This record gives sequence, structure tokens and C-alpha cells, in this order.
Amino acid sequence: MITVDMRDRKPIYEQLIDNIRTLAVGGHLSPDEHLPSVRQLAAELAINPNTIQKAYAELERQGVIYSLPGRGNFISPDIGAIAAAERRKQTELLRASMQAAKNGGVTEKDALTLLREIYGDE
Amino acid sequence: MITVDMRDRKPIYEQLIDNIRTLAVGGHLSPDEHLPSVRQLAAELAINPNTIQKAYAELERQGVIYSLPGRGNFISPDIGAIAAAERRKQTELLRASMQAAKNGGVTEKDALTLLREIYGDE
Amino acid sequence: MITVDMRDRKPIYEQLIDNIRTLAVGGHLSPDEHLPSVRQLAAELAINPNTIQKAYAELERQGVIYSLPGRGNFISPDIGAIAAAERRKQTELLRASMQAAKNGGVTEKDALTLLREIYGDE
Amino acid sequence: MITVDMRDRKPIYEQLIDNIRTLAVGGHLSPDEHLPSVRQLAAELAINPNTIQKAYAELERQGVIYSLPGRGNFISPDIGAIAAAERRKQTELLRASMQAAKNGGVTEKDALTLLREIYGDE
DNA sequence: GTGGTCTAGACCACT
DNA sequence: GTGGTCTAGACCACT
Repeated sequence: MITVDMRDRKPIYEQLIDNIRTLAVGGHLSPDEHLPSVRQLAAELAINPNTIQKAYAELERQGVIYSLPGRGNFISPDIGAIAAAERRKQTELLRASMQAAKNGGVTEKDALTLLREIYGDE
Repeated sequence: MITVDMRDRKPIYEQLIDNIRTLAVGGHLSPDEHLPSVRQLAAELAINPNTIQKAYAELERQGVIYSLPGRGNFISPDIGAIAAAERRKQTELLRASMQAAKNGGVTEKDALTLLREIYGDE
Repeated sequence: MITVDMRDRKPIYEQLIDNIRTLAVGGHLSPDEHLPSVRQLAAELAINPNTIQKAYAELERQGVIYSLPGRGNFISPDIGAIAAAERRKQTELLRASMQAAKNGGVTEKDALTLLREIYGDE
Repeated sequence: MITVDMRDRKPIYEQLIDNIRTLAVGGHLSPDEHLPSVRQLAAELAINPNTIQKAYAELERQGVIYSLPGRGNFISPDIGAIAAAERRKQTELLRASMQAAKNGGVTEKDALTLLREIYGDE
């Protein structure tokens, strides 16, 4: 489900990018799946079509989606490989953060509580 | 235990800083505890006294230790507060990393395995 | 000199990107050189500030320029390395094209004439 | 002269197609000239006759050669027109590459050196 | 109907 | 003054 929070200080188009990227990388959007049209999503979220366009353009640049002018925007057929690369990258970043946290005095118990907190709220 | 790894590409004085800081923040060194003298530590680790001096100077700048000329270097009496601040900071960084990892498709199971790996090797 | 051709079917923002990139890579713009402000360039070229903004944003993404909000846009300090990489890439592409042209029956004489035509018009 | 390089990662039948096409378009093979038979060429190059057959079939599809069952394979009578079209196409591609190279900072001197390198080794 | 481009103009934070 | 974001709305080519 694509949503935006107008009160968030993060720009709307960045929220859209992160939101759709997360859905795609998380496997909730299939290769070649048709995304809502620029105008349709703009109407649904009550934001300007230009803002949707900006987000879609950046996602296309990232290779997450592709655009067929006149047809619409679609999830990339390579989304599986992109997701795998993202997972590897985030795993390494997480490993480094955990090591730094351990060095900084964060206990295993506290790290575990944090982990439950992040993953538990679904 | 203070050690250095000559093969590591990280500069020795940075290894020393991280090493001592980690010991202090982790509660393994008490307030006002006397650190090894520059010459003694240099001899033990077989490295140049200037390198030890450089590390101690930076640790003093960070407020982790204090120096009494003619007496030696000692763990700061405020080390508890410094450690608490460090712990809060690292906890927040870890929270952000975990959230990014989750968004990036890292499963709770994989994050948990990573956590055991980091904390398990003691 | 930055210019646009309204009659060209290539989008204005792409013309701007290519134009500025070519000037920078060709060594006509120095590291940290201050580019015209979004509004100033928009006024000079009689086009909308949003179009300038779009071009500047893409050039920043490419690493050709950097932006200091409130200060302006500047040529990247790494422009020399970017230019060198671009030169290497274009040299290899040109080599492949020349080989294909030779195989396709283009004579050395015709290739030479073409070369004079491209480089002669300055 | 028709040759293949077994160490090249390009498939042999593609090497054969490019090789014969280049000879024909370059004017080294005349209209209606008789090509070596499948078996004869297979023997000469020590490769499987099926591979020769595959290359000849593709060349016939391209209109470069024609086949008379029981007689053999021959260069198309239209090879002159095919060559002229190929030459025009490659000339335009070369023009675009040269322009891109110039924009990418490749000097006329370097382009000239490249040209000598490509055409000089005959 | 759809994406892509562009204009006109507003507001914001920051220098 | 400057870049960055966003709205409102138009026009185009293409399906």
C-alpha cells in the first residue's frame, strides 16, 4: 500500500521513492507488475501529478521500475537481482552497526529488544 | 587487554584509541583507574612511544581520560556519563540500521543470526 | 557559453545537461567554479526556473556539480577525474565505431573527411 | 580469406557471418561469386558442417548470399546496393560517435591516432 | 488514457 | 538571494 505523510518533514517524492522501493525490494510487487498511473495515484493521495512523476522518474533511474510512454509504469523484470543486491548491502551495513553498538556498550539484550521492536510491529 | 594489529590497514594510534575507548565505555576500566605509562605500553606492544602519546592525547581531548603530568594517565571520573551517552547514541544508530535493513529485505531471522555472530564470539 | 535551441526536438533540460557537461568535461569550467543561479540562468535563457532546476539536479546526481542550498551551484572538485574517465570511455567507444565503420566499407579517406568536419567547425 | 578464432568468446557461426559479410560489403567478393561449399569450408577450418550451414542460412536471410540447392551458395547480385546501404549506415554511426567523442573531451589528435591505428594494420 | 515536458508562481529553509 | 519542493494546469506524442 502506497502512502504519504504530509506532516513528515521528508519531501513527499522521497517518501514515495522509499515507499515503492521498499515494497518492490520486499517482494510485495512482482516483475512487470503495473503501477498506478501518475494521474490515478495523484488523485488517490491528493498530491500533484508532478510529484508522482518526479518519484517515478527517480525509481526508473534506479532501475526499480521501467516506463512505457503511453502505457504506464511497471516493476522491473530484474527486481529480484536488485532486491538480492540490496539485501547483501544492508546485511553488511547492519553487521558494521552491530559491531559499533557492541563496542559502544550496547548489550546483546538491548540489541535484541530493539530487534523485536523493529520487526514486531507488522 | 590493550592490543594492536600491525597488519590492519587502520593506523595504530586509531586502533589504540578505539581499543581503550571500547574498554572504558564497556565498563572494563573504572573511574580514575591508572593506565599503563606511555613508555611501558610502548615497550609491551613494541611500538613507538610517540604513537602511544598521540592516542592518549586524543583520548584526553575526548574526555575519556585525564593526564597528571609526572603521575600518568587516568580514566575520567565522568566515564560513566560518557559511556551512557555513547550507549544512547549507538542504540539510536543501531535502531536506524535495523529499520534500513528491514526495509532492504533483511529478514528477522538473518538479523538474529548476525546478532548472535557479533555477540557470540567472546 | 550556455545556450538552448527551442526548435530542437531534444528536451530543453537535456540540452542544458549536455551543454554544461560538455563545457565541464572539456575543461572550460574549473573546479568549484560558481554556475549561474537557477533564477539568473532562467532569465537569461528565457525559460522556466524549474527546467534549470531539473538540469542542475541531474548534473549533481552525475557528480558533475554540487549544490550548496542558499549559496548556489558549483563545478565538482573532482571534475578532472570525471573528465578523464569520460575521455577513456569515449575513446573506447570511438575505437569500436571506427572498427565497425571499417568493416562496413567506410574508407579511411571518408572517415578522415568526417573527422575534419566534426572537429573543424569551431 | 575466411578464418575463425577458437579462443574468441564470440560464437564461431557469428564470426563466420561477420567475416563473410565484411568481405562482401568491402568489395572483396563479387556478385554471383561462388562461395566454398559447406563441407569444403568445414574441412578447411576444421569445424562442424552444421556451424557453416547456420552461418550461410543467416547470411541468406540477410540477403547477402543466395543458395541454389545442389549447386552451392553465391554472393547476392544486389551486394553492391547492400554494401552502399551499410556504408551509409556506418558513416552516420561514426559521425555520431565522433561527435560524442569530441563532446567527451577526446582531442582531434587522439582521434586521428586512433584512426591510423585502425586503418593502418592491413 | 498515459507518460514526459514545460510554464507560472508560491513557499520554505538557509546564507 | 539561493536552492529545493510543490501545486495547478497546459500541451505533446504515443497507445
